[in-house]
Amino acid sequence: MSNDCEEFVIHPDNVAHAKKTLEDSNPAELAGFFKLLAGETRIKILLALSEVELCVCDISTTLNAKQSAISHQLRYLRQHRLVKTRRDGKQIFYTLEREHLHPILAQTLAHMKEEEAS
Amino acid sequence: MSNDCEEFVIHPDNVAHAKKTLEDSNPAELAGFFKLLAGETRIKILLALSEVELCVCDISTTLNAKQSAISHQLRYLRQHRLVKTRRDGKQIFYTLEREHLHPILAQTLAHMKEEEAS
DNA sequence: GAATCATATGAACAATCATTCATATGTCTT
DNA sequence: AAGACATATGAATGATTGTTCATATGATTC
Repeated sequence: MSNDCEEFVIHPDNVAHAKKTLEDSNPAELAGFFKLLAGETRIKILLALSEVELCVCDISTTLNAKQSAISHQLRYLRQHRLVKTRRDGKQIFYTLEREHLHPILAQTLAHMKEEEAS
Repeated sequence: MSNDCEEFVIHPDNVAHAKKTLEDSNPAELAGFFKLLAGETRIKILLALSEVELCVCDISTTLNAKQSAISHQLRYLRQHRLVKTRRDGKQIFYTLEREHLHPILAQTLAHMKEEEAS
């Protein structure tokens, strides 16, 4: 009946090692970062912005999506410092925030570009 | 009343360029991959496995989580070829599937290790 | 300053995802 | 072959996330 392996350490050395690895890293932060990239709309926005500056309207045209859906996702990306804005009259232009660009994202975009070239 | 920028192309060149970038990449696949890494439990499992082999029981001890929660997530990771299994008697050992390991994940794990070292 | 355009935002709803509980499967031991 | 153990799985529930609609804000033009 007791289906309880949770109270016994089965392979103490490996468990200890794994626990240490976990403690030394920050899974919540990592997962949070990947969550940003895990939405198709958000990834599309980032890809669209990877080489040009676009206003909200351009983005929703490009992705063929509702303006408000885009706007909500842009807010999310903005809050996490993946994109930044510049106002020009009525329009607001978005660009990648390259200084803050996480190496993983930079690599992803670079990687795409390579494939494109081949 | 017409709040419709969707019918007009505001900055045709940039939109055209962005559309091409999107077409040349695979946002759905990319997002799918990041989704795998976007769950805290899954990231923890991958980190835990980054240096040692563990059985299911060890993993749930390490993460202090229910066996069945772990098992469900392991199935997901298995289906996407991020981990592989080896049976030894009653126990099933999991390891990272290093051959298939996506460069992004490899880099992430390597990056963690570096930070740990410093 | 009223109308119009571009973007942002709040609330509601829908869809997706993770975890739980109960139980099934497969292996070992006696 | 019966009992115990390790893992897997299905169905239900709960939590999180994305999109929509309606409307607000801020800037421009007449």
